[in-house]
Amino acid sequence: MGSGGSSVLELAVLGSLAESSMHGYELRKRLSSSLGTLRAFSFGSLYPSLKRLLAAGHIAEESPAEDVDAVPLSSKRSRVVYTITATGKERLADLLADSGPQSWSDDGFGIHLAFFGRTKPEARIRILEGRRRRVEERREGQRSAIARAADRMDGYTEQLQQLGLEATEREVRWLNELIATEQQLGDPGPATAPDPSGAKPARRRGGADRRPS
Amino acid sequence: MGSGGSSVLELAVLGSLAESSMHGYELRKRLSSSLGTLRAFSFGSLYPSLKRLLAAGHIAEESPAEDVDAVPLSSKRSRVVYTITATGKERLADLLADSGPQSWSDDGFGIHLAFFGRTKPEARIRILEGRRRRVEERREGQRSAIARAADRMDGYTEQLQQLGLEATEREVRWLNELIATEQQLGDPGPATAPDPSGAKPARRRGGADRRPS
DNA sequence: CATCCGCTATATCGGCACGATACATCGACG
DNA sequence: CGTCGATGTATCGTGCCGATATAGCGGATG
Repeated sequence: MGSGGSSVLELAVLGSLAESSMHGYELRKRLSSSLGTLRAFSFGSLYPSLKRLLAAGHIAEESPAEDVDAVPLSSKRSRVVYTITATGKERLADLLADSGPQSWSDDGFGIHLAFFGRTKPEARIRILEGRRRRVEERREGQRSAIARAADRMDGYTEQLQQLGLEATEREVRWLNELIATEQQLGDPGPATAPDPSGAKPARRRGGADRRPS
Repeated sequence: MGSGGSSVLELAVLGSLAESSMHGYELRKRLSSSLGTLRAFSFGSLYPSLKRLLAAGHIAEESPAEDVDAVPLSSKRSRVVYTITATGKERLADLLADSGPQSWSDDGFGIHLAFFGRTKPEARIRILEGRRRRVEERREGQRSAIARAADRMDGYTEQLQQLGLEATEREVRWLNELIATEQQLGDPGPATAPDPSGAKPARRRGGADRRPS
């Protein structure tokens, strides 16, 4: 439904540029460190994505000699600073509210989570529940795979399967707590003021299966 | 070094066909279930891979009306049965012994593990240690990412990072046990008979970060 | 008994992410 | 003063993935 976007990169780039304008290289650093070891984001995918966003008018190149002319520093190396546009912000809002399949994927969910600060509480819950559903499906698949192949499977592989299953189970538990917290925050009772004050969920520990590298 | 192969699929296909000849559709089922929820392996990648292996002479198409002519059953639907060739078996041996980077990757490691039964003990240890090194690097990256970004990071993302870190730590522990077991099996003492009897490591429980779906 | 649904089975196409690589400029180090 | 390692932008080929097309077949449903 919504706009027929595609890549996870789009959300990551738009979300990052919404916080502050920057050039490609720094963007990559932010995405690789701030968003964690979550995803590599090579230039081979970043620059094409920037081009696409540029063509769509969601971002714009910012000419040098800007507000901060106080620092001419050395020389201006050929660096292109990207800024999000008005339509880009609309697009970002759409992407943030989108709880479609791509928001449940391993990569997509991580990105969505990183921008939960900008996401409306209702969308948060939709995304979290979608993710939980997805992970639960995976869990069932793993369980049946282990039960089904317990005999004809290599002992090594079975251990690996078991490992993955437990990681999945931990993620489900984590999501459950997260959803519960979010719902408490969202409705402290029927027909009551929303109260969007402090939204940080209580810090806890758990286990999940991110896919870095 | 070795032969300049590429995809993980090659090993998966060759390894599966070494156990028994079969056609594409069944191959996919095996890879999706027997190898677990580990990897999807769509036809869009399977058939091209089969073509490549066919062109390289590593597999061959088996004409119908074979040994089991006792079951003409219904009709013969257009099905192509693939069989591994002599050169294919050599190639498989190379791939199994290869402890290069692709055997440390999330996907590649799972495949290698699935065929550990066919893998020589020395190669097993090399692969396991390579994988451990890789996962340890990931762990360090996650730790520093959490330490570095503890403040400027979203609380949600930090939790997710924490989750991933714990999963990684569990995988390291698991690998450590696996390696220890393997080494015990490999050399019960210097200059002693190998004793390749029961190779199954003791069944235990742990957690890891496979990346299905 | 006809039709429709879903499984088996093979195959291709477009999109796109990734790793490698190619350029440039700069700062620092010996 | 030369070279090494960052910074920085950009492209190319390889190859995977999801969707899609086609088609025979078996059972269910009306």
